[in-house]
Amino acid sequence: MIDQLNPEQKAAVTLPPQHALVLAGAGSGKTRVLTTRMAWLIQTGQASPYGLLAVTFTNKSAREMLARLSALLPLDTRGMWVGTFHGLCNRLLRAHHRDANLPQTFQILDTADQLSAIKRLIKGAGIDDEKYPPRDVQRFINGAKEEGLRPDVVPANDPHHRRLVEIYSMYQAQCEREGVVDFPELLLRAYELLQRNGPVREHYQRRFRHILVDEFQDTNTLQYKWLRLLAGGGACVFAVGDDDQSIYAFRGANVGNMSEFERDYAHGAVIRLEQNYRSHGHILDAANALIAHNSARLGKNLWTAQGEGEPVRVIEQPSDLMEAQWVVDEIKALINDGSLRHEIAVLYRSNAQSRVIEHTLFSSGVPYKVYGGLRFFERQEIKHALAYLRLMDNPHDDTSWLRVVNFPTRGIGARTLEQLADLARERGTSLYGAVPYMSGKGGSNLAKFAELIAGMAHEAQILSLPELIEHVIHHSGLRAHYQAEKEGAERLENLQELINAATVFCVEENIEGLPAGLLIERALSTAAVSNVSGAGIPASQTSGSQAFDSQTSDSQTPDSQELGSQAVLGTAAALPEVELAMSPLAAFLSHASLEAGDNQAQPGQDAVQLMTVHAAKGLEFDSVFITGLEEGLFPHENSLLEAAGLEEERRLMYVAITRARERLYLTLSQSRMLHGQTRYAMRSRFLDEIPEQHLKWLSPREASTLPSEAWGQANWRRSDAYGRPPTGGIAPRAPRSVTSGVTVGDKHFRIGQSVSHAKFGEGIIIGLSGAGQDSQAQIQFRDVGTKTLALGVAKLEINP
DNA sequence: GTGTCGTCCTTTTTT
DNA sequence: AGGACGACAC
Repeated sequence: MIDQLNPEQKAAVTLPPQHALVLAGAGSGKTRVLTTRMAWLIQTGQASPYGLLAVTFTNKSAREMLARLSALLPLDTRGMWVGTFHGLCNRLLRAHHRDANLPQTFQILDTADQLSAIKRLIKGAGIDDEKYPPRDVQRFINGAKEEGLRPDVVPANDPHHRRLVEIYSMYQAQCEREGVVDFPELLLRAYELLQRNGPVREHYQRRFRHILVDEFQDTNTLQYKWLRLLAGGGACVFAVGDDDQSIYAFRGANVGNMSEFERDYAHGAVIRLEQNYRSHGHILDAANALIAHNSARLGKNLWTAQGEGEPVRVIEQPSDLMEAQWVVDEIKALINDGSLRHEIAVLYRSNAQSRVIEHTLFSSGVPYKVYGGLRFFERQEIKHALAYLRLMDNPHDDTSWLRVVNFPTRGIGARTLEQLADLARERGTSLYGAVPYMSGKGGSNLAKFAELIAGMAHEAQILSLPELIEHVIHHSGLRAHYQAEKEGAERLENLQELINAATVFCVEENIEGLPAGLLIERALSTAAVSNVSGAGIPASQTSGSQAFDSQTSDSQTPDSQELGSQAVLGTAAALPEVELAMSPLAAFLSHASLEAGDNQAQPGQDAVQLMTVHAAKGLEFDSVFITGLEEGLFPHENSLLEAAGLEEERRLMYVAITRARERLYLTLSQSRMLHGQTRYAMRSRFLDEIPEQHLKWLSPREASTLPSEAWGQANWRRSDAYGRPPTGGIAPRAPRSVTSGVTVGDKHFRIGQSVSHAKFGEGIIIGLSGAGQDSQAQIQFRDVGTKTLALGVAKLEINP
């Protein structure tokens, strides 16, 4: 198992029980080390499979971890706590829903559901949505939750923030009332459960002796606190990550957690995995040189035993169209030479860039696949069907209610729903709860809808999950609706696919044929706890006051799939713990929320792979094209506002480069259609941060890069136009000519042009967009920073 | 209740 | 440019 590991990998895998931070560079065998560590702990008897907790960010990597683990050891991985942060927290909350003060059937709002819940709240409370845009409110609430902050402790020092906190508080009350939980709430609730409930906390602290974390650099503050709490009983934390690949700060990830770890888990080991098994020398050296420009690093230098390989190709084209055409021509040549299509990836910084590449690939007849679109469970028709299913489980879920109460249309208009909402507010009930108080035609239509839901809920006690979904699609009228619609064929197919997904789900969960609404309890042995610590906690304590409804207790077929764990551990006196007490329907709904469907690239498809750089993280390809290497695009202009932004962009570029095994192409364009305007930009500073010896320019350099060789490479690399050294930040560098520009009146403006402004003084044009009177220029002034000026308005002098 | 027109926005994204 | 969403009219 460990024979094929290099010394550092082996050291990490066989570390004695203690905390460890593994700094695993790109392509250094990170996942392999993590899974082998788990297998080694189990095989050497240091841990039982049920005494391990392994946590990741995506379902895909959780699945991969389990798959690799079962390949290493003959092991029944079911019942093991390996999953995403959200998945594991969901599991925890289901098992202890009473202690967590949640209804048994609590449902999970995905990002879109949450947004619509917030919109509804804002409308209902008469809050000005201009002043408090739902998106901002959502960001505020989630940001607070991800810091572990409830409304009563969120700092708010101005009226605007105090109002936001109020809205947060109202939103929270609404979620409680409706029995729904958003994504960050899953984590926060689970954290609070462990924090406040001593028996539950101690139970899990004793149980999990080893906690393994993947992609540790992506953890947010709350996840870090959650891990610390869980490890508080003396568990060993094995955290694997790469600070250089931290690219999710914008959604709350805190790279600082890595240095925090070194402080909080003192005496832990720090192991660096620096041998890269993926990329050829030039590619790796380019990545190393680039990332060396970042200041806040834990430090790491990747090396490879493979040869230098090919230099990195760089090409500049006059337009984005020609850039795309060049990429496609090169792809065709690669395929001609025997490359596999799915071993070729085209990466870009932002999704908007994919269009022109897609178009060009399409015209050339090259099969391709774009990643990052709408996912299966996010499709309109699927969300509609799921809303019906949710209502069966919990008719008080107003979000789902409003989604389908009039879809397909059944004569329930806005007016009626307003009345219903008023009644519900007066009586403090859900919309469903207010239906009996409605009168008139609207009222009877609503009553019919309520009956429809109740009837479906009744069927749930009889039909299996796939049968139930079939029933719902038919009796809700969804099928008829989409059959009548011109473009409905694909939606009908997706609905059919939903039934298939449910069938597969039931097989995987071993609940085929059971009524969808039947509550199933599964006991999971707590033997792992007793085994290690010698002391378990009585189930009556751990599962708190969970006296399950009488209908659920006796009438069940006890699920015995976990019995195997007892055999493995040889402990007969296992204390039963309620692992899950939910129906196939509820389980499927959780599954749908937590796993919205595959969006990530899968190998094996014979198509060129198109995706953003973010989406490419964790993947690798023989040949990689990184496109749009222009200032303002990559690094993205929005990132330049904060100092940390540029470093994150650089890490992003680092991730992009290290995706390539054998061939790497960097492409850029002098002009680009963006937001309906032609924009001109300078080449990305990242190109200048890669040493010349690793690059091979395919376009004539004089066309783009240097006004003349007289500047001298060393010269412009070391100083900007004003002779200041490039100290990072956004200092301009030497101007260089481009073939095109913008003409306004009698003046022609080009990138790199030196200009003077009466008020701002002397500056250099670093970006141009638009044409004629409407065009704008980004100008880096010597004294007052970067400004964007309308060329038709600003009086600019062109300096000689 | 449905269709059409205007307005707005546009970095990256998992759960 | 292009898509998404909301307001307004039939």
